[in-house]
Amino acid sequence: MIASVIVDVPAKQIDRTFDYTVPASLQPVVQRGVRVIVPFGPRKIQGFILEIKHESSVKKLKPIEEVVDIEPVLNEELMSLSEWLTEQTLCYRISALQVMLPAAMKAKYHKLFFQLDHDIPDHIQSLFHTESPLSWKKADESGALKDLQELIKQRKVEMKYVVRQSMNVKKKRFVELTGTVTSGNIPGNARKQKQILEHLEAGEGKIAVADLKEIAQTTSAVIKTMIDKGYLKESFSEQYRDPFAERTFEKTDHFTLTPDQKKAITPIVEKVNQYEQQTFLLHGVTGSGKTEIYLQTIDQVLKQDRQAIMLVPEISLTPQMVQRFKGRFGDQVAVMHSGLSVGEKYDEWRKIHRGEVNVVVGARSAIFAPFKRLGVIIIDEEHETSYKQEDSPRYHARDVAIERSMRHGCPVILGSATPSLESFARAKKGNYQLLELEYRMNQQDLPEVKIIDMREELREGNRSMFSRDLLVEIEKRIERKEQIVLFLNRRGYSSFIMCRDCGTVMQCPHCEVSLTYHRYKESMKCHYCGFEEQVPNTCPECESEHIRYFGTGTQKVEEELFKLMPHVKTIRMDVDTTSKKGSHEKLLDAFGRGEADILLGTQMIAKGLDFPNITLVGVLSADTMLHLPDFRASEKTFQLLTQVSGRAGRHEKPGEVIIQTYTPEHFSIELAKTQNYEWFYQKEMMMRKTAQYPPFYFISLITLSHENVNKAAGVCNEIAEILKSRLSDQSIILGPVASPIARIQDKYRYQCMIKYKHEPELKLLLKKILDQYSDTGKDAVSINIDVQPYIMM
DNA sequence: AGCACGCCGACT
DNA sequence: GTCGGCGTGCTC
Repeated sequence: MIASVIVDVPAKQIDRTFDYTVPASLQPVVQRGVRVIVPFGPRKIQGFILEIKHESSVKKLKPIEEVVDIEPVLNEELMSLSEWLTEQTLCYRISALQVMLPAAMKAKYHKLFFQLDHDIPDHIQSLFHTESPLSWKKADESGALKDLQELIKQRKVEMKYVVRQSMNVKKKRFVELTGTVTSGNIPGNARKQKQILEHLEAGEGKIAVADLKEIAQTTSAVIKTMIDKGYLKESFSEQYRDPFAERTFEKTDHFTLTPDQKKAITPIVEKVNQYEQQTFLLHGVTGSGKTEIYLQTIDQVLKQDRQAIMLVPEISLTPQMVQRFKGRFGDQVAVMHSGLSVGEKYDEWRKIHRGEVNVVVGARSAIFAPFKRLGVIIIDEEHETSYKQEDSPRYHARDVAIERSMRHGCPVILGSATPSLESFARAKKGNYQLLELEYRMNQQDLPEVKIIDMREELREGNRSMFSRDLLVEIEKRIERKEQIVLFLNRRGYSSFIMCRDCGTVMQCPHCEVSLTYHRYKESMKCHYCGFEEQVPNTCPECESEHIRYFGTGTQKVEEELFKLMPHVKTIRMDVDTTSKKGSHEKLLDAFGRGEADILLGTQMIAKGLDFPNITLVGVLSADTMLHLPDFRASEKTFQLLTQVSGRAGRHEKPGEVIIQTYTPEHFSIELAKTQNYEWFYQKEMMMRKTAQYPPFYFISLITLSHENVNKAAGVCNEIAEILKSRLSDQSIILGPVASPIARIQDKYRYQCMIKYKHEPELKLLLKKILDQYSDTGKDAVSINIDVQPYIMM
């Protein structure tokens, strides 16, 4: 028996199967989708069995060393989906397989030294005393590698390659009575032991060691003694790490659907019942009740003993969403989002894999949940860019969802108040079925939106980042004890450091970006490579001392706000204050309880957040992202403003929104005022048509990087020439041009964009180009291809 | 990607 | 003369 294996090495030359013989003892368990450990050159690595066969064209085969799984970790559907993913995103097969499993299942590789002989030098011997077997890392740190190498030659030391799973199943320890003694016949001075025995005799069977320690007020030492003496027997049972252990979820029931909602859900349920694929685009303003439609669709799916995947953008939405899902479906729900630890994610995955849950609510990667009977896939906030993975495999969850739904024969629901132009265009064309929710559920009017021209403010002498109107409105809310949300665009854009005399902006020495100022350490940091340096006292160019930071970071807004209104309490939410696990939720909870008047934050507060007392939303600078080199800039701005505005007045109290901008005449800002998606869509479609961008054209992006500018540009030019000669006249090849971020980590970046309508051979051609140019050699230009990029840099 | 094998300069 | 630099090529 022979197994074809894809091994865990993401490299061009290894991106194919390798054949191994299967020892008789392993034959019953090897099958497609099972992980194995195999010898590969001098080392051992993990791999996936792709195929079982009986012949191989290779003569000398090595045997499989070990089988990792009793059951396949990837079922037939996911195995074939990985093939599709490999072709679609031009990634390595191993990457496509790996991305479908939780990070915990990625193998870790170790090199260990084993001592075989006592006659070795003292300093090596002492190393073995501290650690045996001795890890490569430690040996290297102690500078002993050379000596060890010599000892290996003398056969006094041996080196082994070890493959380990990075995460293990969590086990809980239990003890029970063995019956060899009773509490009556142990020595009187063993008070604790007696107490423990009595307790166990009164109860029945096993008890968790942790509980026992609590009850008997004792330590594991006592319990260990009792185990050693044979009074107690220990056992282990597998345990799930439950991230929601301390929380109870109130059981909730269906809401009665409004006529509007009924009209929308009917065609979906129809498709569910018919086991048919159909992609729906559910378009409804914030508060129109999309979630209830999701919940009731899932309910229908569960009634048929089928399963559901629900994708949400990222952690921000999840606490409230999770609550709603757990409330409705109880422990049938697994949750997968970035806030969980690696171990927790692994456990949630195992619940799905074992068929213990039927619903998964999660971020992008949950699209690969190993369900066998999918009944519906839902993507909420479908326009969110976080559904596109930016590193290999560069997949879009929406594409994977549709592909899986075809294999399962089930509908996909894409939901959004501001659909991506691509999706809306497809819906208009009839590729997707458009479902509109026109009314807000509680008949609540949309908040009043006021646009403030900050140029006007400047002309009238207001140089602060708050317009006079905004300040007045903030004061009003404070008086009325209502709450305010202040929104600031992404952190990377803010707080650069500039010399006021010569205008020099502090730049990263390794990347073509300006450094960001971080107040708490008086330092400046690069967001691309992590470079960090103290803010200099004098300008490195002109030695002037007039160095200061510009832009508006959240920290700076907070300070300004404090200067203007020292009596106001603010909670700041940005990457700095929410990096710790659970802090996101904690801050939101605190704000919900009314512990602060103002919530100040970046992008991450734009979603979810639904507190009745928020009556004012301020957008400090609506246009910062309008000027990014990205054809989706207007779309993103409109989506963001619409979404942020939706945060105000979600309940009885009417809400107001103030948008500050330097370009009030821009259509995406004007139209966000009325939240008129349809108009925005028409207008933006016209722009896209003239500029020849999606949805009128598909785009692929090739990026070349190298330390030498000319080399990067040169190769980029070669590739552009190949493309020009091979593609049809209707396709447009832009470039080579320097990437918007011209240099990252000392490597210059050049790119070439392909815009096309119909190029059936393009994937093949790109694959060829990728093969031809992906040399891994020392001085090689590295190449990256994104088949449908979301970020143009 | 690792790792071994192999062929040329500065040290005991 | 050897140690060690990293170029080249292979991994079932």
